[in-house]
Order: sequence, then C-alpha cells, then structure tokens
Amino acid sequence: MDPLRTHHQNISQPAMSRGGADQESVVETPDVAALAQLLADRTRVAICMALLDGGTWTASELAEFAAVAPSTATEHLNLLVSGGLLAEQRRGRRRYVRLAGPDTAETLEILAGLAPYRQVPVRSLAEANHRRALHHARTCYDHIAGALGVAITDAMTERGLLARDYGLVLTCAGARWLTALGIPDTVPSAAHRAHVRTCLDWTVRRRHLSGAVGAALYRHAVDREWLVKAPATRILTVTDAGRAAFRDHLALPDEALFPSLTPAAPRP
Amino acid sequence: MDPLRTHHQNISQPAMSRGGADQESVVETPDVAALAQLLADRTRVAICMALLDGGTWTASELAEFAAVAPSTATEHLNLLVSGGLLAEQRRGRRRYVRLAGPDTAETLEILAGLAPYRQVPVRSLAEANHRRALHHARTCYDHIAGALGVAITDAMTERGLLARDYGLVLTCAGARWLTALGIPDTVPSAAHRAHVRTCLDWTVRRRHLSGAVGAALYRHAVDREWLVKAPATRILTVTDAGRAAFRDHLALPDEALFPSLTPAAPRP
DNA sequence: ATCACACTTCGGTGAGCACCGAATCGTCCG
DNA sequence: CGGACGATTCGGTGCTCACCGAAGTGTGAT
Repeated sequence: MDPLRTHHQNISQPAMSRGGADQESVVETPDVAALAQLLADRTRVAICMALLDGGTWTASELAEFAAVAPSTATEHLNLLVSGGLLAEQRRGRRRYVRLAGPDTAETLEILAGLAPYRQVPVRSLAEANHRRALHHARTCYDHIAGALGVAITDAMTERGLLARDYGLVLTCAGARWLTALGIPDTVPSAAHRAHVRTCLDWTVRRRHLSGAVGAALYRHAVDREWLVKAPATRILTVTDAGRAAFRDHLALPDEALFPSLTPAAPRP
Repeated sequence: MDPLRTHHQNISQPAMSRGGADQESVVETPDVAALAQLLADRTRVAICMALLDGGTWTASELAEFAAVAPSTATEHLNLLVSGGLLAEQRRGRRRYVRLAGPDTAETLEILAGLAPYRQVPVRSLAEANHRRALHHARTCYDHIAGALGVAITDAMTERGLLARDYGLVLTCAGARWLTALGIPDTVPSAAHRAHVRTCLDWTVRRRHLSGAVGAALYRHAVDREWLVKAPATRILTVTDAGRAAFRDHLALPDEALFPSLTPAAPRP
C-alpha cells in the first residue's frame, strides 16, 4: 500500500525528523511494542526476575545469574535502564542496578501470571533445592509469594480478615487484626477500605495478597524476624518465631510452614 | 560458559524432548519472554489496540487497520491466537477475532501506561479528527477512557463518591449514588468495598476509573444512550441526553462534554 | 607504581522474523 | 456452474539483534 513503507521498519530508531516538512502535525502514542521488545528476551527477563527480590545487584552478579558474558550483560542493562525499567547508580567501578519502582515490579508479576508455562530442566540437586525453596516462600518485590503467601491469603480469607467481592478487600475485622499486630501506620483511618491487591502466583497459579497491605505485612514479618530473606535471592525462610506467629495468628498448617512439606508444583 | 549454549537459542521451539535421558527433573516456569515477544511488534500491538474496543473483527478488517497485506495479518493472528491473547471463531470463509478476555485487556492497558511515548505523524485531516475523538472519549475494553473518563473519575472523587487511600475506593456515598442511578446488581451488599480499579490513561497520563464499577457505569451509560459507540472504532460520542445526565449527576464541565473543547494532548 | 578488577566498546556471526506477492483453498452469491 | 472474495500457504528478502571474545577504560588495592 504505502510506497514509503520499506520492509520491516518496525521499531528501530525514532525516524529522524526529515526535511522539516510536516513537523507540526504529530501525536504522541504509547509505544507498547518498544516496551514489550525489552521483555522479549529470556536473558533480560531473567535479570528482571532476579531484581524482583527488590534488591540492588551489580552488573557482574546479574551476568553470572543470567549465564551470559559481562559484555552481553552490559548491553542488556543499557537497554533496560534507558527503557525505564531499571534504575542504576554508579559507584566507583561498580554499577548498581535495581527495578525502577513498584509499577515495574507489578507489571512483571502481571505478565508472569498471564504468560504461558515452559518446561525447564533442573540440572543439579542444588538447583532443585533452590527451586523448592522459591516455591515455598519468596519475595515478590515488596510482599510474600509462594505457597506461604497463598496460605496466608487463604487463611486471612477463611478467618474473615479478607473478603472476596469483585476482587479481594480488607474487612473491618481485618483492619482490627492488623492494628492488633502492630501495623497501624500503613493503614489509614478508614482501614477497611485500604488498598488490597492480588497477584497471580506463577508457582501455584493461585492468587496471593499484595498491595499496600501485603507490603506492610511483609515488612512486619521481616522486622519481627518471622521471615529471613536470603541475600542475593528471593528466598524467604520461616524462623521458629515465624512458625509460632503464623500458627498463632492465622492457624497456618505445617505444610505452609516447612519447605520440605510443600507438594511438588501442583499443575491445575 | 556452557558449551551446549550455541548462539542465540533464546526463544524458538519447545526444544523437542531429546533422547529421553533426564526427562524426570523438569520444572514449569512462566515464559514472560514468549508473551512479551508477541507484543514486541508494532503491527501485532496495533491489532490488539484495535480489539481493545471489546468488539469482534475479521482478519481483513484488521489487516486494513494495521496497513499490512492479508497474508501478513494471517501470520500475526496465528501467533496471537496460539499465544492465548486472542480468541477466534471461524464462520464460513470469515475469521472472527477478539481479545481473549478482560485479563488480556487489562494487561494491555497496563503496558500502555508504562510504555514510553512515541511521536506519530498525522497524515490526513480525517485522521486528526479521529485522534481528537479518541482523545476525548473512548472505550477501554469495558469502561470509559479519554478526557471524559478522567473527568468522570475526578468529579466522582471531588463529590466524595470515590476516595483516594492507597488506590481508589468507592465510598458509602458512592455506593448510594450508584444505586440511585439504578446500578444495583453489579455492586454487592457491602457496596463500599466493591471492586474499583484505576487505569492509567495513555492520552492524558491520568488515572481513570476501571474495574467492576467502571464497567457497570459504562454499560449503564450505553443502555441509557448517554454514550454511543461508533462501530469498528473505540470512539464514544456523548449524546444530548448524556450531556444532561453528566451535568446533572456529576456537574461535569463543558470541556469534558464536547470533543472540540478538549485541549490538545497536554504533556506533563 | 603496579596490578587486579568491574565494566565497556567494538567487530563479527548466525539465527530469527516481518514483510510481500503469487498461487491456492474454501465459501458464498449470482 | 462460475466468478468473486476471504483467508491461507509458501518462497524469498532484508533487517534486527543476542551473543562472544578481545581489547580498552577507569577505579581501587597493594
């Protein structure tokens, strides 16, 4: 149709204002393809997934994690930073990198929930253990995911702290429960209306609690040392104190509290 | 590092179970890259954006909309359907296609909100008018977007029907207001806790109302003929009755009710 | 000063893929 | 039946890009 259309001018450069002819009539449009292009590469996604632990990684740590050469990692980081998905901070000879913000993290989680599944071979016993631990309990940027996260959400729902109507919401009882735990500030006066979001868990294909309440709960659990986050991974470990607390406050069953008891990836 | 790693085995085929050696130790992982790959092409995104009007299109309509050859459109539709983003229905020699579901639509909107902006030239006067109309009021799968959508959201907030704490929520007054309008069924008894979501508007870079309440409001407005949707586009036109209603119930200003008065894409 | 280290730049390579046109297959209509 | 039409298949083309290694740059430690 359009004779100007050479083959495959799909994304590439910003097209360079030509001749200055009709430059007055332009419109801005969100370039979804450009954003998706950033995430259309397994290595870049692996980097983003690593950063979903909410932490700050160096370039070489990410290169090793993603199993690519440092030079390749540099290229990917350049793209992700200039695309606005990652924030960087250079100190000395190190390049520190983290997710740009909660929006980014949430978008990644949403995509992970909608994405098709893929079979991935497990090579070593160490990797199998790592998988098992991830499956049991991990961070999801600022809240708790994995079997533990789902169990918490389920228990809170059963006990009437959360209610399901057109999405999950915090009930008045739930607000009181949070206050009793000593989580007041995050939840404003009209507590029953506080922001509750859910997030589709990619290991269990079940929804778990996120949003402001999920974040507050996670922070609280870490502060009280109910949970300990392993450095440089997203793995959470439940402490003895944590087991006591989760049994006490939510009557969580042992399956949710011990990683070894977590059943192997139930496929729906 | 890995000698098995030839160059660029990034996405491609499902790798074909080899030799049947170590097939027991596999794990399922969401393949975000594969999903993003689907959206990493301008033409495919254009198709998805067209389908965001919530309607059903034929293959050739989409080919014309996206300005590609029919054969190219077929290829794209095959990918999008088999990737689960689109649902198809074949009748006779026609292929009817629509978005797979609300999840898909929501994900697209979220991506559009996070995506970078791109300058797009406007070629004809007709296109300029089309843009203006889209900018003023359009559907966003199942709710109202554009300047009108933002104005509605703002007005509802100002009048205490919506409140902002950790995201937007419907107040008790808001629930009563909906009931008075005659929108009861969508909103369950504990109405003030009904599902409210916001959606970042890509024309105005402002949030507007979505979720169950947003969808109910849109359906109501169409039922009462406050709004009329132009066929084969996402454009909404405000009728006289609509203007009266929106002035009455929300005191919307004229700028929000007449497309010509909408200011040209304010950039923050 | 010297060396180790974290990262970057650059050239080259190979795979992937968006596109079209021409030919083909079915379906619907006159 | 025959022709128009919607959609598909297929071969070919050219661009894009993920990857690496080797060489280079700057920082920090000895």
